[in-house]
Amino acid sequence: DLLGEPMTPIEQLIGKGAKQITMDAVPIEDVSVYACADADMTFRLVQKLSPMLEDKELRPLFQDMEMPLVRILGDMERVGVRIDRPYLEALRKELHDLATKMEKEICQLAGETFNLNSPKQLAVILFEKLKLPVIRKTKTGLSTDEDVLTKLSDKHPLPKRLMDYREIQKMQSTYVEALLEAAKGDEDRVHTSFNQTVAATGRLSSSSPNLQNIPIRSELGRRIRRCFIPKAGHILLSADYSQIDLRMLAHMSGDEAMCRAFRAGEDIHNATASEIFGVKRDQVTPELRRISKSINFGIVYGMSAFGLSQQLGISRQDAEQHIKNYFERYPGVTTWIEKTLESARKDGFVRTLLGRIRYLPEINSQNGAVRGFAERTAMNTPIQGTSADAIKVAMIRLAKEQVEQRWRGTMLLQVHDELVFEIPRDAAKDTQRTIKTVMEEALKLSIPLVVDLKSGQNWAEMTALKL
DNA sequence: CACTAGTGCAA
DNA sequence: TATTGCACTAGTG
Repeated sequence: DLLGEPMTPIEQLIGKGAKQITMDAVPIEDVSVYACADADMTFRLVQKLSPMLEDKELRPLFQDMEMPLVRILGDMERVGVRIDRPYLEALRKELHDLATKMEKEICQLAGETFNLNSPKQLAVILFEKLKLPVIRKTKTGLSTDEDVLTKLSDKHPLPKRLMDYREIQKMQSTYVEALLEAAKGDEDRVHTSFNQTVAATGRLSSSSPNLQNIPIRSELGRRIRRCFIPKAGHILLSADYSQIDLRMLAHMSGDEAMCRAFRAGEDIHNATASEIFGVKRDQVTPELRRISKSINFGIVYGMSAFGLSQQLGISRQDAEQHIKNYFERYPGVTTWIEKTLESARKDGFVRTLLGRIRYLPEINSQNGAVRGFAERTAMNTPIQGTSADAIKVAMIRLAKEQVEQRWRGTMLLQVHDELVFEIPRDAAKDTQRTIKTVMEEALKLSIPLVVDLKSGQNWAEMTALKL
Protein backbone atom coordinates (compact mmCIF):
# COMPACT_ATOMS: atom_id res chain seq x y z
CA ASP A 1 0.00 0.00 0.00
CA LEU A 2 2.36 2.65 -1.26
CA LEU A 3 0.08 5.65 -1.64
CA GLY A 4 -3.00 5.10 0.48
CA GLU A 5 -3.54 5.06 4.18
CA PRO A 6 -0.86 3.36 6.25
CA MET A 7 -1.89 -0.14 7.10
CA THR A 8 -2.81 -1.05 10.65
CA PRO A 9 -0.88 -3.84 12.34
CA ILE A 10 -3.81 -6.20 11.80
CA GLU A 11 -4.02 -5.30 8.13
CA GLN A 12 -0.32 -5.90 7.74
CA LEU A 13 -0.82 -9.32 9.19
CA ILE A 14 -3.98 -10.45 7.52
CA GLY A 15 -4.30 -8.26 4.48
CA LYS A 16 -6.00 -5.11 3.27
CA GLY A 17 -9.76 -5.12 3.68
CA ALA A 18 -9.69 -7.34 6.72
CA LYS A 19 -10.43 -4.38 8.94
CA GLN A 20 -13.94 -3.82 7.67
CA ILE A 21 -14.81 -7.47 7.85
CA THR A 22 -13.56 -8.16 11.31
CA MET A 23 -14.20 -4.82 12.92
CA ASP A 24 -17.72 -4.34 11.64
CA ALA A 25 -18.84 -7.67 12.93
CA VAL A 26 -17.22 -7.42 16.31
CA PRO A 27 -13.90 -6.09 17.47
CA ILE A 28 -11.48 -8.95 17.95
CA GLU A 29 -8.31 -7.49 19.28
CA ASP A 30 -6.82 -10.97 19.33
CA VAL A 31 -6.86 -11.52 15.60
CA SER A 32 -3.23 -10.53 15.37
CA VAL A 33 -2.34 -13.02 18.06
CA TYR A 34 -3.78 -15.85 16.04
CA ALA A 35 -2.78 -14.65 12.63
CA CYS A 36 -0.05 -16.96 11.47
CA ALA A 37 2.68 -16.36 8.97
CA ASP A 38 0.38 -17.42 6.17
CA ALA A 39 -1.40 -14.11 5.85
CA ASP A 40 -3.46 -15.16 2.88
CA MET A 41 -4.87 -18.12 4.73
CA THR A 42 -5.93 -15.99 7.65
CA PHE A 43 -7.54 -13.43 5.41
CA ARG A 44 -9.63 -16.01 3.62
CA LEU A 45 -10.60 -17.54 6.90
CA VAL A 46 -11.75 -14.27 8.40
CA GLN A 47 -13.64 -13.42 5.25
CA LYS A 48 -15.42 -16.72 5.04
CA LEU A 49 -16.02 -17.56 8.67
CA SER A 50 -16.66 -14.11 10.13
CA PRO A 51 -20.44 -14.53 9.76
CA MET A 52 -19.99 -17.04 12.55
CA LEU A 53 -19.52 -14.09 14.88
CA GLU A 54 -23.11 -12.98 14.42
CA ASP A 55 -24.52 -16.26 15.70
CA LYS A 56 -24.27 -16.53 19.44
CA GLU A 57 -23.62 -20.26 19.28
CA LEU A 58 -20.99 -19.94 16.60
CA ARG A 59 -18.88 -17.24 18.19
CA PRO A 60 -16.94 -19.58 20.48
CA LEU A 61 -16.42 -21.89 17.53
CA PHE A 62 -14.84 -19.06 15.61
CA GLN A 63 -12.79 -17.53 18.39
CA ASP A 64 -11.81 -20.58 20.39
CA MET A 65 -11.58 -23.16 17.63
CA GLU A 66 -11.11 -21.83 14.10
CA MET A 67 -8.84 -18.92 14.93
CA PRO A 68 -6.45 -20.89 17.17
CA LEU A 69 -6.42 -23.60 14.52
CA VAL A 70 -5.07 -21.18 11.93
CA ARG A 71 -1.76 -21.06 13.70
CA ILE A 72 -1.60 -24.81 14.23
CA LEU A 73 -2.34 -25.60 10.58
CA GLY A 74 0.18 -23.01 9.44
CA ASP A 75 2.82 -24.70 11.58
CA MET A 76 1.95 -28.13 10.17
CA GLU A 77 2.16 -26.80 6.63
CA ARG A 78 5.53 -25.21 7.20
CA VAL A 79 7.03 -28.29 8.85
CA GLY A 80 5.89 -30.62 6.06
CA VAL A 81 6.34 -34.39 5.87
CA ARG A 82 9.52 -36.17 4.88
CA ILE A 83 9.40 -38.44 1.87
CA ASP A 84 11.91 -41.03 0.69
CA ARG A 85 12.91 -39.61 -2.66
CA PRO A 86 15.29 -42.35 -3.85
CA TYR A 87 12.59 -44.90 -3.07
CA LEU A 88 10.00 -42.93 -5.05
CA GLU A 89 12.42 -42.50 -7.97
CA ALA A 90 12.85 -46.26 -8.14
CA LEU A 91 9.10 -46.77 -7.93
CA ARG A 92 8.58 -44.27 -10.72
CA LYS A 93 10.96 -46.19 -12.99
CA GLU A 94 9.32 -49.51 -12.16
CA LEU A 95 5.80 -48.23 -12.78
CA HIS A 96 6.81 -46.46 -15.97
CA ASP A 97 8.24 -49.66 -17.45
CA LEU A 98 5.24 -51.66 -16.29
CA ALA A 99 2.75 -49.19 -17.74
CA THR A 100 4.55 -49.16 -21.08
CA LYS A 101 4.48 -52.95 -21.25
CA MET A 102 0.79 -53.17 -20.31
CA GLU A 103 -0.10 -50.49 -22.81
CA LYS A 104 1.34 -52.59 -25.64
CA GLU A 105 -0.39 -55.75 -24.46
CA ILE A 106 -3.77 -54.05 -24.16
CA CYS A 107 -3.52 -52.50 -27.60
CA GLN A 108 -2.69 -55.95 -28.98
CA LEU A 109 -5.81 -57.35 -27.32
CA ALA A 110 -7.78 -54.50 -28.84
CA GLY A 111 -6.24 -55.04 -32.27
CA GLU A 112 -5.26 -51.38 -32.61
CA THR A 113 -3.41 -48.66 -30.77
CA PHE A 114 -5.54 -46.19 -28.87
CA ASN A 115 -5.24 -43.86 -25.89
CA LEU A 116 -5.92 -46.03 -22.86
CA ASN A 117 -6.52 -42.97 -20.75
CA SER A 118 -9.44 -41.84 -22.86
CA PRO A 119 -12.78 -43.26 -21.67
CA LYS A 120 -14.25 -42.17 -24.99
CA GLN A 121 -11.74 -44.10 -27.11
CA LEU A 122 -11.99 -47.06 -24.77
CA ALA A 123 -15.77 -47.16 -25.17
CA VAL A 124 -15.36 -47.43 -28.95
CA ILE A 125 -13.07 -50.45 -28.51
CA LEU A 126 -15.22 -52.17 -25.89
CA PHE A 127 -18.71 -51.59 -27.18
CA GLU A 128 -18.30 -51.12 -30.94
CA LYS A 129 -15.28 -53.16 -31.91
CA LEU A 130 -15.54 -55.98 -29.36
CA LYS A 131 -19.33 -55.73 -29.12
CA LEU A 132 -19.33 -56.15 -25.35
CA PRO A 133 -22.66 -55.35 -23.65
CA VAL A 134 -23.29 -51.81 -22.44
CA ILE A 135 -23.72 -51.88 -18.68
CA ARG A 136 -24.41 -48.22 -17.94
CA LYS A 137 -24.42 -44.86 -19.65
CA THR A 138 -22.94 -41.55 -18.56
CA LYS A 139 -24.59 -38.31 -19.57
CA THR A 140 -22.33 -37.99 -22.61
CA GLY A 141 -21.59 -41.58 -23.55
CA LEU A 142 -21.01 -45.14 -22.37
CA SER A 143 -19.56 -45.75 -18.94
CA THR A 144 -16.25 -47.58 -18.61
CA ASP A 145 -15.69 -47.21 -14.89
CA GLU A 146 -14.38 -49.94 -12.60
CA ASP A 147 -17.82 -51.29 -11.82
CA VAL A 148 -18.57 -51.69 -15.54
CA LEU A 149 -15.20 -53.26 -16.32
CA THR A 150 -15.68 -55.78 -13.51
CA LYS A 151 -19.00 -56.86 -15.00
CA LEU A 152 -17.35 -57.27 -18.42
CA SER A 153 -14.33 -59.17 -17.19
CA ASP A 154 -15.78 -62.65 -17.67
CA LYS A 155 -16.54 -61.92 -21.32
CA HIS A 156 -13.15 -60.74 -22.54
CA PRO A 157 -9.61 -60.46 -21.14
CA LEU A 158 -9.28 -56.76 -21.97
CA PRO A 159 -11.40 -55.23 -19.17
CA LYS A 160 -9.36 -56.86 -16.41
CA ARG A 161 -6.09 -55.81 -18.02
CA LEU A 162 -7.38 -52.30 -18.31
CA MET A 163 -8.33 -52.17 -14.63
CA ASP A 164 -4.78 -53.20 -13.76
CA TYR A 165 -3.41 -50.56 -16.11
CA ARG A 166 -5.63 -47.89 -14.60
CA GLU A 167 -4.38 -48.65 -11.12
CA ILE A 168 -0.76 -48.28 -12.23
CA GLN A 169 -1.54 -45.08 -14.12
CA LYS A 170 -3.44 -43.61 -11.17
CA MET A 171 -0.65 -44.34 -8.71
CA GLN A 172 2.03 -43.06 -11.06
CA SER A 173 0.42 -39.77 -12.11
CA THR A 174 -1.53 -38.77 -9.03
CA TYR A 175 0.94 -39.87 -6.39
CA VAL A 176 4.46 -40.89 -7.41
CA GLU A 177 5.06 -38.10 -9.90
CA ALA A 178 3.10 -35.51 -7.96
CA LEU A 179 4.98 -36.18 -4.74
CA LEU A 180 8.37 -36.07 -6.44
CA GLU A 181 7.32 -32.81 -8.04
CA ALA A 182 6.22 -31.45 -4.66
CA ALA A 183 9.58 -32.31 -3.07
CA LYS A 184 11.67 -31.06 -5.93
CA GLY A 185 13.82 -28.48 -4.19
CA ASP A 186 16.72 -29.10 -1.85
CA GLU A 187 14.41 -30.36 0.88
CA ASP A 188 13.01 -33.87 1.15
CA ARG A 189 9.76 -32.71 2.72
CA VAL A 190 6.40 -31.98 1.09
CA HIS A 191 4.19 -29.15 2.28
CA THR A 192 0.45 -29.47 1.81
CA SER A 193 -2.12 -26.74 2.28
CA PHE A 194 -4.78 -27.42 4.89
CA ASN A 195 -7.92 -25.62 3.80
CA GLN A 196 -10.07 -24.46 6.67
CA THR A 197 -12.93 -22.87 4.73
CA VAL A 198 -13.74 -25.38 2.03
CA ALA A 199 -15.73 -28.32 3.39
CA ALA A 200 -19.33 -27.50 4.24
CA THR A 201 -19.35 -29.88 7.20
CA GLY A 202 -16.45 -28.24 9.05
CA ARG A 203 -13.90 -30.80 7.95
CA LEU A 204 -10.50 -29.68 6.77
CA SER A 205 -9.38 -30.37 3.24
CA SER A 206 -5.86 -30.74 1.91
CA SER A 207 -4.43 -29.68 -1.43
CA SER A 208 -1.25 -29.12 -3.44
CA PRO A 209 -0.60 -31.92 -2.78
CA ASN A 210 -3.60 -33.52 -1.16
CA LEU A 211 -2.15 -35.61 1.66
CA GLN A 212 -5.55 -36.76 2.91
CA ASN A 213 -6.04 -39.29 0.10
CA ILE A 214 -2.78 -41.19 0.05
CA PRO A 215 -3.55 -44.80 -1.00
CA ILE A 216 -3.70 -47.58 1.56
CA ARG A 217 -6.14 -50.26 0.37
CA SER A 218 -4.25 -51.97 -2.46
CA GLU A 219 -0.80 -53.51 -2.21
CA LEU A 220 0.57 -51.01 -4.71
CA GLY A 221 -1.14 -48.27 -2.74
CA ARG A 222 0.70 -49.33 0.40
CA ARG A 223 3.96 -49.22 -1.54
CA ILE A 224 3.25 -45.56 -2.22
CA ARG A 225 2.34 -44.86 1.36
CA ARG A 226 5.71 -46.30 2.37
CA CYS A 227 7.46 -43.24 0.96
CA PHE A 228 6.31 -41.13 3.94
CA ILE A 229 9.05 -41.44 6.53
CA PRO A 230 10.21 -39.68 9.73
CA LYS A 231 13.34 -37.58 9.97
CA ALA A 232 16.48 -39.13 11.44
CA GLY A 233 16.14 -40.25 15.04
CA HIS A 234 12.35 -40.06 14.91
CA ILE A 235 9.35 -42.31 14.39
CA LEU A 236 6.00 -41.69 12.77
CA LEU A 237 3.13 -41.98 15.22
CA SER A 238 -0.43 -42.30 13.98
CA ALA A 239 -3.40 -41.82 16.29
CA ASP A 240 -6.81 -42.52 14.85
CA TYR A 241 -10.31 -42.40 16.27
CA SER A 242 -12.01 -45.77 16.14
CA GLN A 243 -15.41 -45.59 14.39
CA ILE A 244 -15.81 -41.93 15.23
CA ASP A 245 -18.77 -41.29 12.93
CA LEU A 246 -20.82 -44.17 14.33
CA ARG A 247 -19.98 -43.10 17.87
CA MET A 248 -21.28 -39.63 17.07
CA LEU A 249 -24.46 -41.20 15.73
CA ALA A 250 -24.78 -43.30 18.87
CA HIS A 251 -24.30 -40.27 21.10
CA MET A 252 -26.64 -37.93 19.25
CA SER A 253 -29.37 -40.50 18.76
CA GLY A 254 -28.96 -41.94 22.22
CA ASP A 255 -29.95 -45.31 20.78
CA GLU A 256 -29.77 -47.83 23.61
CA ALA A 257 -28.48 -50.85 21.73
CA MET A 258 -25.86 -48.89 19.82
CA CYS A 259 -24.64 -47.05 22.93
CA ARG A 260 -24.51 -50.30 24.86
CA ALA A 261 -22.33 -51.88 22.19
CA PHE A 262 -19.86 -49.00 22.29
CA ARG A 263 -19.79 -48.91 26.09
CA ALA A 264 -19.05 -52.63 26.12
CA GLY A 265 -16.17 -52.06 23.74
CA GLU A 266 -17.71 -54.29 21.10
CA ASP A 267 -16.83 -54.40 17.42
CA ILE A 268 -19.73 -52.30 16.16
CA HIS A 269 -20.12 -54.04 12.79
CA ASN A 270 -20.18 -57.37 14.55
CA ALA A 271 -22.74 -56.10 17.03
CA THR A 272 -24.88 -54.71 14.23
CA ALA A 273 -24.75 -58.03 12.38
CA SER A 274 -25.78 -59.83 15.52
CA GLU A 275 -28.73 -57.45 15.94
CA ILE A 276 -30.11 -57.35 12.43
CA PHE A 277 -29.56 -61.02 11.58
CA GLY A 278 -30.65 -62.25 14.98
CA VAL A 279 -27.60 -64.38 15.67
CA LYS A 280 -25.40 -64.55 18.75
CA ARG A 281 -22.36 -62.27 18.88
CA ASP A 282 -19.99 -65.16 18.29
CA GLN A 283 -22.06 -66.56 15.44
CA VAL A 284 -21.47 -63.62 13.09
CA THR A 285 -19.83 -64.77 9.87
CA PRO A 286 -17.46 -62.55 7.87
CA GLU A 287 -20.19 -62.24 5.23
CA LEU A 288 -22.78 -60.99 7.73
CA ARG A 289 -20.25 -58.56 9.17
CA ARG A 290 -19.44 -57.24 5.71
CA ILE A 291 -23.12 -56.56 5.02
CA SER A 292 -23.56 -54.85 8.38
CA LYS A 293 -20.50 -52.69 7.80
CA SER A 294 -22.00 -51.51 4.53
CA ILE A 295 -25.28 -50.70 6.24
CA ASN A 296 -23.55 -48.79 9.02
CA PHE A 297 -21.69 -46.69 6.48
CA GLY A 298 -24.83 -46.33 4.42
CA ILE A 299 -26.81 -44.99 7.36
CA VAL A 300 -24.22 -42.30 7.94
CA TYR A 301 -24.54 -41.27 4.29
CA GLY A 302 -28.32 -41.45 4.06
CA MET A 303 -28.35 -44.46 1.79
CA SER A 304 -31.35 -45.94 -0.02
CA ALA A 305 -32.25 -49.59 -0.52
CA PHE A 306 -31.11 -49.18 -4.11
CA GLY A 307 -27.74 -47.85 -3.02
CA LEU A 308 -27.20 -50.70 -0.60
CA SER A 309 -28.21 -53.30 -3.18
CA GLN A 310 -25.72 -51.84 -5.66
CA GLN A 311 -22.95 -51.73 -3.11
CA LEU A 312 -23.50 -55.31 -1.99
CA GLY A 313 -24.60 -56.82 -5.28
CA ILE A 314 -27.85 -58.07 -3.77
CA SER A 315 -31.51 -57.57 -4.72
CA ARG A 316 -33.34 -54.43 -3.76
CA GLN A 317 -35.82 -56.49 -1.78
CA ASP A 318 -33.07 -58.03 0.33
CA ALA A 319 -31.50 -54.62 0.85
CA GLU A 320 -34.85 -53.23 1.95
CA GLN A 321 -35.25 -56.04 4.44
CA HIS A 322 -31.79 -55.41 5.91
CA ILE A 323 -32.54 -51.72 6.32
CA LYS A 324 -35.91 -52.47 7.88
CA ASN A 325 -34.26 -54.81 10.38
CA TYR A 326 -31.63 -52.17 11.12
CA PHE A 327 -34.18 -49.51 12.01
CA GLU A 328 -36.15 -51.96 14.11
CA ARG A 329 -33.05 -52.91 16.07
CA TYR A 330 -31.81 -49.34 16.42
CA PRO A 331 -35.09 -47.46 16.97
CA GLY A 332 -33.24 -44.52 18.51
CA VAL A 333 -31.47 -43.99 15.18
CA THR A 334 -34.81 -43.99 13.37
CA THR A 335 -36.18 -41.34 15.71
CA TRP A 336 -33.03 -39.24 15.46
CA ILE A 337 -33.18 -39.19 11.67
CA GLU A 338 -36.86 -38.19 11.76
CA LYS A 339 -36.21 -35.44 14.29
CA THR A 340 -33.22 -34.16 12.41
CA LEU A 341 -35.13 -33.98 9.14
CA GLU A 342 -38.08 -32.34 10.86
CA SER A 343 -36.01 -29.56 12.38
CA ALA A 344 -34.11 -29.09 9.12
CA ARG A 345 -37.41 -28.60 7.29
CA LYS A 346 -38.62 -26.12 9.88
CA ASP A 347 -35.37 -24.13 10.37
CA GLY A 348 -33.66 -24.59 7.02
CA PHE A 349 -30.42 -25.66 8.71
CA VAL A 350 -28.80 -28.38 10.82
CA ARG A 351 -26.13 -28.08 13.48
CA THR A 352 -23.27 -30.20 14.80
CA LEU A 353 -22.97 -30.98 18.50
CA LEU A 354 -20.82 -27.88 19.05
CA GLY A 355 -23.30 -25.71 17.14
CA ARG A 356 -21.60 -25.46 13.76
CA ILE A 357 -24.30 -24.65 11.25
CA ARG A 358 -25.04 -25.78 7.71
CA TYR A 359 -27.87 -24.18 5.79
CA LEU A 360 -30.01 -26.43 3.61
CA PRO A 361 -32.14 -24.14 1.46
CA GLU A 362 -33.24 -27.06 -0.71
CA ILE A 363 -34.63 -29.18 2.10
CA ASN A 364 -38.22 -28.30 1.10
CA SER A 365 -37.67 -28.33 -2.67
CA GLN A 366 -40.46 -29.56 -4.90
CA ASN A 367 -37.89 -31.50 -6.90
CA GLY A 368 -37.57 -34.92 -5.32
CA ALA A 369 -33.97 -35.49 -6.34
CA VAL A 370 -32.88 -32.08 -5.08
CA ARG A 371 -34.80 -32.54 -1.85
CA GLY A 372 -33.44 -36.05 -1.38
CA PHE A 373 -29.91 -34.75 -1.64
CA ALA A 374 -30.60 -32.09 0.99
CA GLU A 375 -32.14 -34.73 3.25
CA ARG A 376 -29.05 -36.94 3.08
CA THR A 377 -26.93 -33.89 3.79
CA ALA A 378 -29.13 -33.08 6.77
CA MET A 379 -28.45 -36.49 8.29
CA ASN A 380 -24.78 -36.66 7.38
CA THR A 381 -23.62 -33.18 8.38
CA PRO A 382 -24.28 -33.46 12.14
CA ILE A 383 -22.35 -36.73 12.17
CA GLN A 384 -19.42 -35.85 9.93
CA GLY A 385 -19.30 -32.31 11.29
CA THR A 386 -19.28 -33.36 14.95
CA SER A 387 -16.40 -35.71 14.23
CA ALA A 388 -14.59 -32.76 12.65
CA ASP A 389 -15.33 -30.66 15.74
CA ALA A 390 -13.88 -33.34 17.99
CA ILE A 391 -10.58 -33.72 16.19
CA LYS A 392 -10.18 -29.94 15.98
CA VAL A 393 -10.62 -29.68 19.75
CA ALA A 394 -8.01 -32.40 20.16
CA MET A 395 -5.56 -30.59 17.88
CA ILE A 396 -5.90 -27.34 19.82
CA ARG A 397 -5.47 -29.03 23.20
CA LEU A 398 -2.51 -30.99 21.91
CA ALA A 399 -0.87 -27.82 20.66
CA LYS A 400 -1.38 -26.28 24.08
CA GLU A 401 -0.06 -29.34 25.89
CA GLN A 402 2.96 -29.26 23.64
CA VAL A 403 3.75 -25.70 24.63
CA GLU A 404 3.44 -26.82 28.24
CA GLN A 405 5.92 -29.59 27.43
CA ARG A 406 3.54 -32.46 28.13
CA TRP A 407 4.82 -34.15 25.00
CA ARG A 408 7.64 -33.79 22.49
CA GLY A 409 7.45 -34.04 18.74
CA THR A 410 5.55 -32.42 15.90
CA MET A 411 2.03 -32.75 14.55
CA LEU A 412 2.37 -33.31 10.79
CA LEU A 413 -0.98 -34.27 9.30
CA GLN A 414 -4.69 -34.48 9.96
CA VAL A 415 -6.68 -37.01 7.93
CA HIS A 416 -10.24 -36.47 9.25
CA ASP A 417 -10.12 -39.07 12.02
CA GLU A 418 -6.35 -39.46 12.27
CA LEU A 419 -3.42 -37.35 13.42
CA VAL A 420 0.11 -38.16 12.30
CA PHE A 421 3.11 -37.08 14.37
CA GLU A 422 6.89 -37.14 14.06
CA ILE A 423 8.27 -38.06 17.48
CA PRO A 424 11.87 -38.24 18.76
CA ARG A 425 12.68 -41.88 19.49
CA ASP A 426 13.46 -41.19 23.12
CA ALA A 427 10.21 -39.30 23.73
CA ALA A 428 7.84 -41.99 22.53
CA LYS A 429 6.46 -43.34 25.77
CA ASP A 430 5.04 -40.27 27.55
CA THR A 431 4.04 -38.71 24.29
CA GLN A 432 1.85 -41.64 23.30
CA ARG A 433 -0.06 -41.52 26.55
CA THR A 434 -0.68 -37.79 26.32
CA ILE A 435 -1.83 -37.88 22.71
CA LYS A 436 -4.21 -40.77 23.28
CA THR A 437 -5.72 -39.22 26.39
CA VAL A 438 -6.14 -35.75 24.94
CA MET A 439 -7.80 -37.10 21.80
CA GLU A 440 -10.14 -39.40 23.71
CA GLU A 441 -11.17 -36.58 26.04
CA ALA A 442 -11.75 -34.04 23.29
CA LEU A 443 -15.50 -34.29 23.78
CA LYS A 444 -17.34 -35.68 26.77
CA LEU A 445 -20.02 -37.91 25.30
CA SER A 446 -22.43 -40.54 26.56
CA ILE A 447 -20.20 -43.16 24.99
CA PRO A 448 -16.39 -43.32 25.00
CA LEU A 449 -14.19 -42.08 22.19
CA VAL A 450 -11.43 -44.58 21.53
CA VAL A 451 -8.10 -43.77 19.89
CA ASP A 452 -5.79 -46.41 18.44
CA LEU A 453 -2.08 -45.70 18.25
CA LYS A 454 0.40 -47.09 15.77
CA SER A 455 4.04 -46.28 15.09
CA GLY A 456 6.66 -47.17 12.54
CA GLN A 457 9.43 -46.12 10.20
CA ASN A 458 7.00 -45.30 7.40
CA TRP A 459 3.29 -44.50 7.03
CA ALA A 460 2.43 -47.91 5.57
CA GLU A 461 4.04 -50.29 8.00
CA MET A 462 2.90 -49.34 11.45
CA THR A 463 2.69 -51.49 14.54
CA ALA A 464 -0.14 -51.15 17.01
CA LEU A 465 0.98 -49.71 20.35
CA LYS A 466 -0.27 -50.93 23.69
CA LEU A 467 -0.19 -48.69 26.69
C1' DC B 1 -5.34 -21.24 -20.65
C1' DA B 2 -10.06 -22.20 -18.65
C1' DC B 3 -13.43 -25.21 -18.39
C1' DT B 4 -16.23 -29.83 -18.18
C1' DA B 5 -16.59 -34.86 -17.94
C1' DG B 6 -15.16 -39.22 -16.41
C1' DT B 7 -12.61 -41.60 -13.30
C1' DG B 8 -10.64 -42.92 -8.78
C1' DC B 9 -8.00 -42.04 -4.29
C1' DA B 10 -9.01 -41.09 0.96
C1' DA B 11 -12.03 -40.62 5.49
C1' DT C 1 -30.71 -43.61 -6.18
C1' DA C 2 -24.54 -43.37 -0.25
C1' DT C 3 -21.42 -38.08 2.58
C1' DT C 4 -17.11 -34.95 2.34
C1' DG C 5 -13.12 -33.73 -0.39
C1' DC C 6 -8.76 -33.25 -4.51
C1' DA C 7 -6.62 -34.29 -8.75
C1' DC C 8 -5.48 -36.79 -12.74
C1' DT C 9 -6.24 -37.16 -18.24
C1' DA C 10 -8.94 -36.25 -22.34
C1' DG C 11 -11.41 -33.25 -24.82
C1' DT C 12 -13.38 -28.64 -26.14
C1' DG C 13 -13.32 -23.77 -27.00
